[in-house]
Amino acid sequence: MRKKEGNKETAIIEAAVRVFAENGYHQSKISKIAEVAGVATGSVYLYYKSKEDIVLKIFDLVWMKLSKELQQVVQRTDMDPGTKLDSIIDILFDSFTVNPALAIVFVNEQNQLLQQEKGNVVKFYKGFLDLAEEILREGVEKGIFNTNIDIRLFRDFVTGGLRALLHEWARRPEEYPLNRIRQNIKYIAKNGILIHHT
Amino acid sequence: MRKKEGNKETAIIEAAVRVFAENGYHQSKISKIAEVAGVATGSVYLYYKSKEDIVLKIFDLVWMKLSKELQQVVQRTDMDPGTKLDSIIDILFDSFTVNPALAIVFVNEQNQLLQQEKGNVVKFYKGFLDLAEEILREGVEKGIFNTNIDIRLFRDFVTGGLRALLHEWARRPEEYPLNRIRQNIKYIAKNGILIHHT
DNA sequence: GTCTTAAATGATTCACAATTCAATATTACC
DNA sequence: GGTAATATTGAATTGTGAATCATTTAAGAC
Repeated sequence: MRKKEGNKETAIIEAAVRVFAENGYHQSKISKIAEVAGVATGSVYLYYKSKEDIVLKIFDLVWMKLSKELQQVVQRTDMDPGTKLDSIIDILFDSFTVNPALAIVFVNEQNQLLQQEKGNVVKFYKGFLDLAEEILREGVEKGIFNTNIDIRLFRDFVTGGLRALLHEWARRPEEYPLNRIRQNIKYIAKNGILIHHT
Repeated sequence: MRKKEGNKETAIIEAAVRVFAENGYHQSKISKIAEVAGVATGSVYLYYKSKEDIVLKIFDLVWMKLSKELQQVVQRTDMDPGTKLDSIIDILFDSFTVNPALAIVFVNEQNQLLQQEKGNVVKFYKGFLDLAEEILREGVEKGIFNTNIDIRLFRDFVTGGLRALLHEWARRPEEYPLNRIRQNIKYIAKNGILIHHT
């Protein structure tokens, strides 16, 4: 019997990330993914049952890793909510630092998948939102966060801002140093743009 | 000779907005748009030369209106930068209040169009970003806005947050009253979540 | 009422790319 | 080095839905 050589399963996923990032899901052809992966078109179907299956796999991998790390942060009792907020931002950026193309796919295709309720994306995303909400609620209870602000709304706003910056960074990683982005987001989310005279 | 009856050109655009909002651009069939517009499939092609032509027309209409209104705000000399920031937010939300479906299409499909550089979307969007940047710069110069914050970054962050909230609102207009959203965004962008003891 | 001309129709055509599968190559084991 | 079992290939198939166009409908002119 013959053994599978190399790791085509992984090669295909990595190729797909690159191709999806460059052209978007719908404009990406399986034949192109196969070419980039160094594999015949038909071989893609030995590992994945459809094109959709590939994106879903990509999102599963990303979210699996993210949710595990995020879980650990929320549960810590030695961190104040402000620091937890910072940690979430760090986790997100760290996850994508090694692979900007993955960030682009993540940001660009997630809405489609959420809308179509395909795979586990909805479940994972809701989990993430709940977790963020929990941290914010904790901050309000401890009297650190502003009670005038609607928690859900703040959460959605910051999440949206994060996505946008992740995207910008991923498109031109050299131009926007990641550390500057992190620092700024953390500051803006907490203090806004106005100068506060204390 | 026969005259065009009703206004099928508009009916098709409006149908397309509804169908795109519900299913996303790629999942939307011309035949469905035609059905919703109360028109035969072939008739769509009397008014638009392709499916893509329809989305581009939708974005042209939206951006044309937006950019005109936004221009007027920036040019005013009787408004401080903080108020101008508020006005931008108002203009965006007001534009979509009457038509949540349009907001959904706007938020969901814009990235695709930007990436493919189709139509005028890139031009309009860049114009919008420049304009926002101008206001922020003005605020910094006048000593109202925080100099520690990277202007571009703040602009992208807030833009992303706005998009996210616009989307959330459009999906369930009853649940999130628009006025609450506006108030909160304005406050958050300026003050962040932390309580500031003055 | 008939004629001319443009508008409208929707079944048919066509293009594209996802998926399949018969043929071929590779490996392990004897 | 022969054979069985499995992996790989890429040309052929297939499904889908965008776009076309021969035909029908109807408005306005006379």
